Amino acid sequence: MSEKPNRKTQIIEVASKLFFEQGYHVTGIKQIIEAADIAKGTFYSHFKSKEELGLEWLHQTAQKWIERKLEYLSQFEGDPARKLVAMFDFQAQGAEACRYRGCAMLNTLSETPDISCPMRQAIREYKKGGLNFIQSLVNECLPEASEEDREQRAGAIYLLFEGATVATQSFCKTDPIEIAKKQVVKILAEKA
Amino acid sequence: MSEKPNRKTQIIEVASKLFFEQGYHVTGIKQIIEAADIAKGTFYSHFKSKEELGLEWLHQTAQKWIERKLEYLSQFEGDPARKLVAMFDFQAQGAEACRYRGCAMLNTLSETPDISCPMRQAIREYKKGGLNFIQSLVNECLPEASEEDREQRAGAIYLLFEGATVATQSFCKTDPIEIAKKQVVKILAEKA
Amino acid sequence: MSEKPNRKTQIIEVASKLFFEQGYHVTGIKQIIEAADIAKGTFYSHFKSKEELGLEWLHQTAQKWIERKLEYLSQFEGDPARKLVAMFDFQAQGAEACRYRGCAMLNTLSETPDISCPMRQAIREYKKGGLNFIQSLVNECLPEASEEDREQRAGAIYLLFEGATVATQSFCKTDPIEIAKKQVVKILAEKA
Amino acid sequence: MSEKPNRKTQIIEVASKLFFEQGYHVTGIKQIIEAADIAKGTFYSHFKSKEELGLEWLHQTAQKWIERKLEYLSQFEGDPARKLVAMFDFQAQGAEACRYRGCAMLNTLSETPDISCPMRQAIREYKKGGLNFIQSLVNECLPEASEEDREQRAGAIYLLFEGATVATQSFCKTDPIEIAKKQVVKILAEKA
DNA sequence: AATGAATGAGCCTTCATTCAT
DNA sequence: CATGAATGAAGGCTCATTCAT
Repeated sequence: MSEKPNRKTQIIEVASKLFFEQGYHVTGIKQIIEAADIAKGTFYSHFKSKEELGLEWLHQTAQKWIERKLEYLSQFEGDPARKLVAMFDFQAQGAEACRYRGCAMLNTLSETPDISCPMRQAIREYKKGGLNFIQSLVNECLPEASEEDREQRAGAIYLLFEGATVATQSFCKTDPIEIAKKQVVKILAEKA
Repeated sequence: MSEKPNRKTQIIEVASKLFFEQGYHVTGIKQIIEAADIAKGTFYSHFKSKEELGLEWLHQTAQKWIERKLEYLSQFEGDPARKLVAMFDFQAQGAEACRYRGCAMLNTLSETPDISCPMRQAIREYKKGGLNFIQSLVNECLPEASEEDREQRAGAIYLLFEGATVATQSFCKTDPIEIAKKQVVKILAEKA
Repeated sequence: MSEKPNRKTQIIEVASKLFFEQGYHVTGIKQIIEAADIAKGTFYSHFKSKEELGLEWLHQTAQKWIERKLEYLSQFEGDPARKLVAMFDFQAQGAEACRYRGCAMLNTLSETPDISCPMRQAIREYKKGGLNFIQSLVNECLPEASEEDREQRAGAIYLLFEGATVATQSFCKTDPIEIAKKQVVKILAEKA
Repeated sequence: MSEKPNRKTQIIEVASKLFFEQGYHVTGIKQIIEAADIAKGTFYSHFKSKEELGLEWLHQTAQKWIERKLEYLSQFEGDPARKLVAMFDFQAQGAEACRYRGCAMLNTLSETPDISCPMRQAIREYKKGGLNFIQSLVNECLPEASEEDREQRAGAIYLLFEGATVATQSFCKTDPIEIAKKQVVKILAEKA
């Protein structure tokens, strides 16, 4: 029942912005506490390490994006094919909104070479969820297709999505998303 | 045309390994000079800043990968469609070899939020070259297709490639590359 | 006469272990409260400062060791010379039990340069008591000897005891205690 | 041939003073660099860690005290018994000069519970040397005595020395040294 | 070219203590 | 009594860069 948007939440919000905009490693605790206007000790009474904050950030970011995506797609309830295409519109909006900073998850993936660290696991989990989501929509679209076929299509759509994310970030324009979107339409229209 | 594998080259080689394996920001000058067994001043007599080294690294990495790719694909000379598919085999090899550390360019893209900094430009340039390369192969494959169609196909293949890169890195397995490869075959087989 | 082994007692017990094993300065309040499983505020409701706890620790440690020593020596009731020798057996037992961590008092002496701080006074008091104890045993042993002579013997035995403590700690073996013990026998056997 | 009392030497000198007067753990790098009037980075270009400095300090302190002791005792060349007694005069001088701060080695012993850390090893080495020195003097004094007897006497003298060190520190007066000195005379006069 | 000492802001984290609840 | 958030100085250490040699 706690209503108060407590200090911890505030720290995470401040850090989220900085981590995303600047990168995880390049953002120091000092900058975070100054932006949050708290003392250093206060930070460490809420998080036992920078990594714990990073993890929290990834978890909350994941949840936030999933919610936003679902909300955006809710306007196409009952039309899974339309949803699959709409995902790319949603992506384009986000890309421009953040001025081509890309995906927090993929960016952090790049910053964490240790494949078994907690942050990597969180990223993997999130991405697996994204793939599963696409898979379920594809399954809805093509209930008659073979599982193998559906996995190929879902996989390809997922890759187009990821590709569009990084290409948009690379080129600072949303053209790749348009390409991806068109391709998704084709993929869904393919004959078995 | 300089023959002597001079100090500068050696520094770049050492730094390349560290930048790629660990990340750009996380790798310090101290670590580089220790690995290269040179003094700090020596480093700065060759590079005026860490960023200059980073830039050089990106340039050389770009060149190296382009050469390797071309060499790998040379076995399929005269068969552009085969080449397009083979690019993914080449990718799979690299992914495993570097233990899923991904693409140096995309990783560095994540670490450089400033979209107009020199390193970002180098990355953009490299990626543009990659897309162009695919485009020219697609053009060879489908000389009769419309330009618009060829751009869509090349673009999609490019996005599948990028998507496969980051998905492979995310999941630490090459399955996504297989998916991408199969999709490329389909794309090239599509009717106009 | 308080019966309940209250919170305060528990804190002191936990702190005693840590202070002794690790050292006074190196042991933080955080570690103590975590080991005691209490909140920070709880700690400060029982002790107004770390130093107060340190003082309490020294007092209780003093009392504990005095009690243990007396209990150990009680088996030789009526034989003061035997007691003086037995003190070194008692010392050897303790040295091995704490894996050559030495004497809490002397260790803390080293950590408190300010010769007039309360903790130093507590240590001084304890050590004075130790010397007095030896003196009284020596007096019992040699009632006929001059006071000067008895003081010299007691003092020497005391120094041998302290020396054996730190030498045992230095070398991580109890050999010095054996040397000291033999010397004590000689000292008690000396002719006036 | 380097004459310049370089920065490193200066840092060690400053740190030696602080480590001895205040204790090793309680003395921070910040205090050292401020006292030495250098930048933090400068410190770390000379020492790779605080522990390395601590080790250097112990080594140099050991050497310094050995030299001073030998020099002091050189006035009694040819009279080993006199030397053994003079050691305690030397000790008394030192004790007063440092205002009963005790022995840097024993103090640091108290601060380093880890019996296998480098600093502990340095302390052990130094103390072993001290004992050996006494042993050789005793051997000179009593060439006819059995080895066992000489070891007992040397050991006892060593323990009296250590005991006098810590007792003087405990009580802030040199009386214990007088006691020890008298006892040494007795020990050397004992019949086999 | 090459050296490595020097800089000082910054890194992440812990310190002992206070205080409102 | 008990809680744990808040403080900010300090902990040991690294950063990229400069510069005199």
